Amino acid sequence: MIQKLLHEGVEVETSIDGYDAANFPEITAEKQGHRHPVHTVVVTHFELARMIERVNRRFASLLRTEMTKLGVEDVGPAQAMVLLAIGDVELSVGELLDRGHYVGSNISYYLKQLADGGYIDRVASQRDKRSARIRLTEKGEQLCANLRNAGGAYNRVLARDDDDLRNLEIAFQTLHRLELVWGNAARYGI
Amino acid sequence: MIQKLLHEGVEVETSIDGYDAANFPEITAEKQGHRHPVHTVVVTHFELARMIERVNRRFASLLRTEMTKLGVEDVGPAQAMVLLAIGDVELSVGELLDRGHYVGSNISYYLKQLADGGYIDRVASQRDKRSARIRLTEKGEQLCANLRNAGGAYNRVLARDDDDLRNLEIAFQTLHRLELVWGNAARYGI
DNA sequence: TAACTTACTTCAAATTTTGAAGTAAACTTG
DNA sequence: CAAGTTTACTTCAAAATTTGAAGTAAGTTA
Repeated sequence: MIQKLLHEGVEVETSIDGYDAANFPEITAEKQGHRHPVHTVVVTHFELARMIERVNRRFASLLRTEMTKLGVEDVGPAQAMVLLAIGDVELSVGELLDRGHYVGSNISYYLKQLADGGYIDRVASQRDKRSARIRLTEKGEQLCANLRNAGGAYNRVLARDDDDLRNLEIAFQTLHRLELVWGNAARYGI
Repeated sequence: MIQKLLHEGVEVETSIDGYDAANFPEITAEKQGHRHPVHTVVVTHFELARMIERVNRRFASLLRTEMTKLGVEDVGPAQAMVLLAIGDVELSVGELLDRGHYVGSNISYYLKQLADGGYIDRVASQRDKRSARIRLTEKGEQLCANLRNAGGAYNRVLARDDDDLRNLEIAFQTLHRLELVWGNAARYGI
């Protein structure tokens, strides 16, 4: 078996050239529950990035489908993500920016559409009249509730047992770490 | 402590309402190396989806920055991802579609730009003249190599020890699972 | 109170994605 | 083998998303 080490290759048994790793579905199935996988594979940040891109695409189209089913025509997946990001709290545009690492003008644009569609309310804060306070309207909450409801099925499939839960959590934390590393790098250089 | 159970909430100690989970950086730091985290948090697929969206955004802007540094002006982050997806093998457009769950017309569009920019070569397959064979040119390989090179620093930061590697791998596999679940759902309904 | 900063909005342009329609080659079937 | 079908991909226009520069109004500071 050819062992082609990557720059940062460590602990390689079944090696990959940086691209084929995406095609190892059997690992996913076989490894459930293992702590020390027999075939350790090096995952580079590019592979993760490509995976993240794919998964993101999938989720967006899932959202679109779900919304079509619900008969919602005036909200795209991106706006739906904004609604989900708002959730059931009242917050300012700035807080929302932090929640999703959005760009200001982008959120402004979406908020305008969502406000026009009646999904959110914006009220100027009394304290600071520059700051807009955002919250979901009844309609917006209903849409989120419907999405959440539809999402229940996925959660049941994804989180079948303790092991799944643990893995989901590790995935979440690891992504958070990627977020920090990539985010800081973007600001300060690595 | 208020315990607000989610639809699919299981094994909750420190509960969250589906939104605040994104703001637990201390967990990431504290848990490195723990197998059975003390504060188990339920991660729903929406939270993961939002995290994925954010991380994806971050990576795209990182790519953009990296490319600007390299002085590459005619390739956006999306096209760069396509180049990375092609890698060092020769493949057909169809295979490329599978690699990234792209939409055909989209890839066609990017391949045209990349071919115009001299980053890829397309040759019609002899076997099947409908099928285009794609591969990176010297220039394309150079760009990928540069990106990979720049990526080395991130890999070193992200994969410091065995625990990191394990977590990255679990994240990768879990994302792959999300990919399958969300993808199948999109095609066949859950 | 003048200058600066913050919080957000607007608008135009660029980029990315979608969807419908088209083309040519390969396959299938009567 | 001719006609119809499917596959593999391309093209084009329109829509959706994202960016970036410039603007506005309110708060802050010197």
